[in-house]
Parts: sequence; C-alpha cells; structure tokens
Amino acid sequence: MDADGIHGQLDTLILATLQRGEAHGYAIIAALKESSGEQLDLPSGTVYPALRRLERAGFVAGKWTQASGRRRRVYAITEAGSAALAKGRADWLALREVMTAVLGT
Amino acid sequence: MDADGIHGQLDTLILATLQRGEAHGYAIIAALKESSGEQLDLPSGTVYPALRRLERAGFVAGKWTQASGRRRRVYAITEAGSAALAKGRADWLALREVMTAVLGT
DNA sequence: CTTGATATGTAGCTCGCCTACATATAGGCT
DNA sequence: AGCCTATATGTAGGCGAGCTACATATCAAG
Repeated sequence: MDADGIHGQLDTLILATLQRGEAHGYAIIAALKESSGEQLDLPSGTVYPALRRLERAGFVAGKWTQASGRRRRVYAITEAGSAALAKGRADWLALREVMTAVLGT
Repeated sequence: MDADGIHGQLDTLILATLQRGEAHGYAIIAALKESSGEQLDLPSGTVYPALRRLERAGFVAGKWTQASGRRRRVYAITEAGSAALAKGRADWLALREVMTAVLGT
C-alpha cells in the first residue's frame, strides 16, 4: 500500500511505532514496512514532514545522533504523544465500528 | 462521531448506502445514522457536496422528484459506482489489516 | 403564526498528504 | 578509481477532501 491509502492514520501509525522504542525516520519507514507484513511502503516525503509536525506538536522529541559517519535524527514519543496515540487508537476503533456496521463486513 | 472522524471513507459510506436502494441526501444522512447505530451524524455541508462530486465522477445518477410539495434529488448508484464501491471496500479492508497489524489490536 | 422537521445547497477556508526534487555518506563491485 | 546501491534527511509546490457557517424553501404541529 502506498501513502494515499492510509487516510489520516499516518500520525497514529508513526506514534504506535515509536511507542515500541525510539527510532529515526528511515528506521520508522522500515519498521512500518515490516510490522505491516510488507504492505506499507511510505515515501520519505510523507514521513519526514510528519515527524516534524509531530515534534512541533510536542508528541515526539528529536535529537541528533551519529552512527558510522551518518547523522540521524532519533525520535522518542513523549507523554503528550502517548495521550495522542491513545486518542488516535480510540478514534480508529470508532471508525472501524462504523465502517463494519455500514459495510456489513 | 462527527464528520472529521471518517478520514476519506465518506464516498465509500455513501455508495454503500445507495447500493441498498436509491435515496436522496437527507435520507442518506438518516440512513447512515441508523445503520451506524446512531454513531454517525454527518452535516449536510459534507454530504451534499460529496453527492455532487460523485455525480460528476459518474458514480451516482441524480434525478429530481416531488414528495408532498418538497423537491428531492434522488440518487441511484451506477455501474461505475458499484465498481468504485468495490474498490473502496477493498481499500478499506487493506487499511484495516495494516492498522490491525501495526496497532496490534 | 411561529417553531421544528424536512430538504438542498454555496462560499471560503484549512490542512493532510502527494510528487518530485535535492543533498550527502558508506560500502560493495568491477 | 569509478560507479551503483543502500542509508539518511529534507524542501517546494500543489491538490483536493471535508469543515464551518450561512442561505433558502416547504410542510406539519402546536
């Protein structure tokens, strides 16, 4: 699945990934690909701006690190981010209920 | 749930409702409220423009009718609309799989 | 004779996400 | 030495969905 199929769930997906442990952007993309069973393959142009939005919102905290010459910006989820994830998860479950009821699936 | 929780599934919800039979805008809003177990309450400013978009796209066909003095625009799903609904349903199921896998729910 | 339900629609706006591009280092292959 | 791929981060410009608020009209009930 490419990025236009996630329909507003991008932040929730990223926060859910970060709750398993801090990670940098490239690793988040790889983790989402892996945890989705190779179904999700998000472009960097989608994920990096999202991380900056989340950082501005106070949901993640970023810090620069160095790994074998390559600079990395490693993000960790904050308390506010955990709360946002909880809300995102609840919103998702509500949507799932409605879609299930209407589609009859 | 208000309209900002449906995240790109509006067209699919409307098409799914119309596949049970033709209906006018106001009835579609009521039907979605009913079939979702009173969870969905969409504002007219969301549904009516969506119906016009769907009509422009050829997914629904509208015709004016009269019922006890009130004019109604009754919409019926087209063949192209059925195909779009099938795709919308498939896209939704794919998203649901990914979300379930990543959220672990 | 006013209020609420029925019924449709527009104007203006915000924001999420996409596409395409730009940049840089490390490691392996030839 | 030179090239390609993987790793890694980011910007510019743009589109379109759906929201908020508003405007309009008829019918039924109190």
